[in-house]
Amino acid sequence: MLDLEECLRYYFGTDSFRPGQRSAIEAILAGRDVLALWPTGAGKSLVYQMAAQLLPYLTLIVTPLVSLMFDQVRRLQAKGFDNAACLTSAQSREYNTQVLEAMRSGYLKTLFLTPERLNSDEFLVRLRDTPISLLTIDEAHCICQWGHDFRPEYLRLGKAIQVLQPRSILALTATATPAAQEQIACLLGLRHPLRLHLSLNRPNLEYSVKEVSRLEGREIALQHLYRREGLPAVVYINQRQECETTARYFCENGLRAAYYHAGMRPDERQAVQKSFLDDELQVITATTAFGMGVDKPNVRQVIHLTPSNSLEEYYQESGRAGRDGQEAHCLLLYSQQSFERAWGQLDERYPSAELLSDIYEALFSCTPAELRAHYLSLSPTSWRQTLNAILGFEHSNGELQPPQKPLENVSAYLNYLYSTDCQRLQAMQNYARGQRCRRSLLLEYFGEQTPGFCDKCDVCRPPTTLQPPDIRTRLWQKMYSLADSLTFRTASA
DNA sequence: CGTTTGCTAGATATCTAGCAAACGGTGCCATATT
Repeated sequence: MLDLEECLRYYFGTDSFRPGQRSAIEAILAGRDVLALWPTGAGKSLVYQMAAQLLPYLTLIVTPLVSLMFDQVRRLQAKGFDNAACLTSAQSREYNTQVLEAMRSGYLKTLFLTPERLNSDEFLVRLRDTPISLLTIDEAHCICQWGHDFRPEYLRLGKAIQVLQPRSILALTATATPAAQEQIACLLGLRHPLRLHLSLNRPNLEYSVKEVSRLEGREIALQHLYRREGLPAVVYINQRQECETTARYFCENGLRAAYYHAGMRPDERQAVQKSFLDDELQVITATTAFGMGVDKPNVRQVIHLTPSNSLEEYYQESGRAGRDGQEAHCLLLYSQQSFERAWGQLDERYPSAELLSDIYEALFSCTPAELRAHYLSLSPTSWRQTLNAILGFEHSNGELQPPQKPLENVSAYLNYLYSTDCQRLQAMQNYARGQRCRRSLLLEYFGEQTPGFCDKCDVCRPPTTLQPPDIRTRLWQKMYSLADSLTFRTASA
């Protein structure tokens, strides 16, 4: 019988497991599937890292981002594991071939890859004769969050699993409602998985919400940034342009701020992220592009200047505060119009019944590529979602491929997606406008039981009224900015 | 959804008023082009 504590010491130099880790590893070693719902920082990665070393064959880890893979491989190698690698398009073909060779020879124990690569025929053929001990899906909520429109390969993971026949499957996430957990289990084909749920509560986070008029939002955000222990901070906004102007506004008011979104060049993005991580920047204004895999421990505040589209996203984004366990604040600023706009945008994502039936009919005589030009009113994402719904997730853009399913089924599927989107946005709105304890509402959304109060949110403990942006505040900001420019000069001199 | 931006037409060569249109964000990978 394996002494797991002994192995833990041997491989990782730690003496004891954190809650859930031992059960997860034991289950995997016994060949069971595991669905783990663990909060940030609970030690998810140790589970597959250690299992990989103990299992006889290969461990595959499906990861949404290339940067996450590089990160993980680097960490493993730093710990002395040289039998870990990843496959990405960022590496040369030659290098990837070498990785595949190392995998076939049995030397490689841990291989990171994306869902796109896992599903590629080339890869599946190459792996046909390679036994797989464990398939891990990291950030498994991506299946529900991205699978239907943005990255459909997430919905096809189940097919790849049927081909690869891993001995066990481990799905890891920190954000899945009970319904999403079912969807994950079903799509991956988990067989009576061991469900390991840890509380998603983050006791050191304080939650609050304020309704503001559209224009005063950034001013209130600025006041909160100048609060004691308010920096460094992340400010989330749902538009690239707004990120840029807001970052400028913060700079003009004496803060070291920069913006971050997916429209920037990769090197710019990296530079901004790095200087934020290195505490050169105090504030980063960002779209949802920022955050996944960013492990900055000392973020003291996450402010949303626009609501997220779901509580899942809100929990993830706000949860980037206080990873060091120290006190941190999650603030949602919303205006009346911001939700109205969000509802409008939600509607725009889905074609009308009429438009859907037009597209459906046209696909009997046109290829999707030919058709696209006629339906430019649909955004690229909506177009992809619609096509996926009509033609299935494996259609090719180039060939004529008439719909197989009846229109009613397609429309029912899209209606289902639409209604779940509505429920998600409604939950976000209930969080913002509700008068219930914020923490309880969040945790109950993810299926947890709560006492209904927490003594650490604006509902349970109303804040002392904040000063209006008066002359004193402005003077205070000026002093800060002066002090900062002085320290800067001293530092560079 | 309501706000913002861009266009056009009108009185005068730059500005305004009025109206219509637009209005999102997340990333893989492969292939073609510098």
